[in-house]
Amino acid sequence: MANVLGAKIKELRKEKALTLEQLAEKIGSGKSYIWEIENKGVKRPSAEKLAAIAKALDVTTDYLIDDTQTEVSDDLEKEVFYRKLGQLDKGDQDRIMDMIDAWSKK
Amino acid sequence: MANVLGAKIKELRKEKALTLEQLAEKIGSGKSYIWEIENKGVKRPSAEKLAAIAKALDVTTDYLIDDTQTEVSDDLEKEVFYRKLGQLDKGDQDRIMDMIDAWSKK
DNA sequence: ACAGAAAGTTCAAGATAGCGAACTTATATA
DNA sequence: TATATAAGTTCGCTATCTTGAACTTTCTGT
Repeated sequence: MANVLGAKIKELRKEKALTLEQLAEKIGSGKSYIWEIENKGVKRPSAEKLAAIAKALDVTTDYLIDDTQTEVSDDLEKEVFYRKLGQLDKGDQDRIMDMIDAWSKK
Repeated sequence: MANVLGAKIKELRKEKALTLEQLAEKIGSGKSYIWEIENKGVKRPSAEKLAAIAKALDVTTDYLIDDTQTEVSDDLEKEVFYRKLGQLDKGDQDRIMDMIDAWSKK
């Protein structure tokens, strides 16, 4: 019973204290589906769903898929960080970068 | 512009001068499937397949999935961001993260 | 121009994803 | 304890994935 993907999702969901229904709502799916991924194990979940789950749980899709990677590393956190920054509009991105520059000179 | 995913894959495949069959072989699928993704557009390809394709084409799965992202992000930019971020103490890093979270909601 | 090979295209069919709705089990509150 | 509400579980059904094999088009060398 090697459902690494399901175990990861369940662990991350619990960490964030989300119910099946709450996570399902965030990603636009039924809670039954989340349950099946976590417990029964879905063989080939769609990239769309998995990407949505990854986003909701603050990890990358590639992290979820890779069975050899079982811990959220520093690099992964930065990756997620960077991805989120990229989703902001240019003005906000600049403001963030300015802030980082300012704070790093203390 | 309907099939962004397919366009990205086709472009990356051509860049690397791979035939349908060569890419298919790399990821363990039929060439017909690659063709359908590129041209006909598969609505919800599996994360497994897409991750394999991403790996073969040297991009992330998340990049392939995200329709708003149409350029492969520059490693140098990422490098600079990581370095600057790393200079902040944990508290400041969290503060930046909260800000990004807040601003990405709209 | 022609033959043969390589690349690309089509499609039928079996397998799986993912949903809704009903159901069971846990938790809280009185 | 009893009841209500939330959380988790089961399952049938349709849409979609993904394949293999046959087919068509484009290339390559002579």
